[in-house]
Amino acid sequence: MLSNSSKYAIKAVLFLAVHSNDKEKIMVKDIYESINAPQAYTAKLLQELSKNNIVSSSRGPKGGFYLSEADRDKSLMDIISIIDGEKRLNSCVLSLEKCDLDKPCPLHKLVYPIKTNLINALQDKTIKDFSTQIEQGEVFLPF
Amino acid sequence: MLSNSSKYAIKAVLFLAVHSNDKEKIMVKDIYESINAPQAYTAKLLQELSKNNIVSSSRGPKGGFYLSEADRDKSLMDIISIIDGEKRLNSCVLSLEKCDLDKPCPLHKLVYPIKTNLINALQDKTIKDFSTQIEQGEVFLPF
DNA sequence: TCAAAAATATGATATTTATCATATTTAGGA
DNA sequence: TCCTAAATATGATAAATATCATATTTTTGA
Repeated sequence: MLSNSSKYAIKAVLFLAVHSNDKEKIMVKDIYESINAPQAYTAKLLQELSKNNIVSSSRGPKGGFYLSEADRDKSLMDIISIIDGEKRLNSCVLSLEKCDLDKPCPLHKLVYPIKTNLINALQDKTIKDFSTQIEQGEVFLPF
Repeated sequence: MLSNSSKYAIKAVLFLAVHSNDKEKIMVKDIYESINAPQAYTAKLLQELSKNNIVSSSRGPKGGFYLSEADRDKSLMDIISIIDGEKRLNSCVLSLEKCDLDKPCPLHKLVYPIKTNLINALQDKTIKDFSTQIEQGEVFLPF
């Protein structure tokens, strides 16, 4: 459904949502250990997220990654789009170029509504929403 | 969402559903051309499906692949399970071992119902159902 | 009973995705 | 200003998927 990369990226962002802010930055070392992801891979993903303004970062001593207030308004779909690309979730289940309501592939009617549902769900909730849920003990982090 | 292999496999099966029966077998050559898939790859997938009783086959001249009546009661989920494995659609979105209602990961509540919905949809409809829809012009084949 | 036509079995190659390694740049503090 | 701690940039390696190639087996029909 999601690539490994997206999964790690989401975990990293949610971890930052709970544990970081403008004042408390976190270095990759602490991040990859907490989300059980490989070191260098995590670094690369965070750099990509940073370049695309999903997370914030600062270099040098006392530097690290963190989420600004603005970052917290992003959605999971923003992360997935950057890491996996729009199309992964968005295109025809059978990868047909020409598949729409006019000329639906055999799976279209069945799958399209569900996929739309999923994409909307991933788009609607913000990172802030998730950290609230985590803080209230409705859902759990330890990855 | 689905692997390339599953997509080809589904296309091949639906093609057979419409164009084959006990009396009219179709050889890989005609199948891969019709579904726009690579030759040897298609052959390999059909062999796998055949070994798992999703499609039927017979060797030698006049041989080929076809769907028996029994084959037509299979679901898309049967195909996907064999080609991609149960887990691809069935496990936690973030690939966590321990993620359930008791200790849901942050995406669980959001994604689980949708995923269940998808799996059910893929399980409920039979190949026969799809060929009916195709024959009635509700959905379209040319892949 | 033999030749040819088909699937089957097996293994090799290529591409993509995941992972690792390291040199470079930036920023903080002594 | 210089050392050190961090991210950044870049590229190499490994593993998984996708793709290709071919020898073997089975079956039909002459």
